[in-house]
Amino acid sequence: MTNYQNLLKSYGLKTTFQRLSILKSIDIAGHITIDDIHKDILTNHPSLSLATVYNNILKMQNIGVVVEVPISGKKSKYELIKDDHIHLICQKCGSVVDKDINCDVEQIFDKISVENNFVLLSTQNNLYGVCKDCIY
Amino acid sequence: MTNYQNLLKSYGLKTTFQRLSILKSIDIAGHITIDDIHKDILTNHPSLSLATVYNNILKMQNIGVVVEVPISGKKSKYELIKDDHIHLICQKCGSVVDKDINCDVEQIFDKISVENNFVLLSTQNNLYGVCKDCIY
DNA sequence: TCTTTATTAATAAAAATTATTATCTAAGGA
DNA sequence: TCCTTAGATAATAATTTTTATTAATAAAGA
Ligand SMILES: [Mn+2]
Ligand SMILES: [Mn+2]
Ligand SMILES: [Zn+2]
Ligand SMILES: [Zn+2]
Repeated sequence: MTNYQNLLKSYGLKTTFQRLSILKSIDIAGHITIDDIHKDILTNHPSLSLATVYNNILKMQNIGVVVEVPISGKKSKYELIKDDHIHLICQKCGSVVDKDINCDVEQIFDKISVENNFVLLSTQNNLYGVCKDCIY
Repeated sequence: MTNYQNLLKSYGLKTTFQRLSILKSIDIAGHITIDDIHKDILTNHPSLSLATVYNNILKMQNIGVVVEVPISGKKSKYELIKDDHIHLICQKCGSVVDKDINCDVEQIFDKISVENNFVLLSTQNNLYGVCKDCIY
């Protein structure tokens, strides 16, 4: 993972064990809910407040380090900032897998945006279905 | 809008004023939150319970008439079922506009799914940015 | 080390969602 | 048209999720 300590500092956010733990938890999981971040960190830091996770996720969203991944019918998951990509979301087990987005797709999205005088900033591309481990 | 009365019936859901009002409200708005559906219907049906909106949205989601549109940083909106398409979502005013999805894009999504043994059922393609009315 | 200021934990408050239940109504049959 | 009945609604309570408050704490720089 990138140097998040410097990134936090550049936005005036102090480096705390809590923040680094949250980033580490997200990085390891790939995509994870607020609750699961909290549970994860609780194991070796039992006093972590859930509110602290909420607060910091919000702050780190605002500075662009963390991105919300809203998922139909489920609680949002969070990931570290990365280039636009595709999500394969399993409706059985809830897994979320990243896939590179094709250049052609990006061009088409750009074209649609231009046609509609829409200033495109980011995309979220969720493919819902059943993952290979859940077909039996 | 299609004949939702028959659709409800075919799934064993009784046709009620409340359900038809919800469907109509969604149809007219295009994309709308639970709260706004409730407020909308309240004007000429002041006794409508918010819980009734929640319950029915859930039931109509389950039978596939209504689809949740989760939006990063905001409350989900709901729309009537339609073919997969693209959303232009304005981060200033919150507007959501439908755009047809290009066949090429669909093919690429299919290809990615096949490559990953993923059974693709539906997609949600959110393009976040600033709409033409919000650039000044 | 000291000082300052942001951050945290703990808690309370608020907002959102779901559950419960008595009453009511849509739908089908007599 | 008038029952009958299963399912739906309204009202409310309960639960869950998220945000606000604040005293104590810890990071960062002097
Ligand atoms: Mn991702
Ligand atoms: Mn739509
Ligand atoms: Zn799965
Ligand atoms: Zn706008």
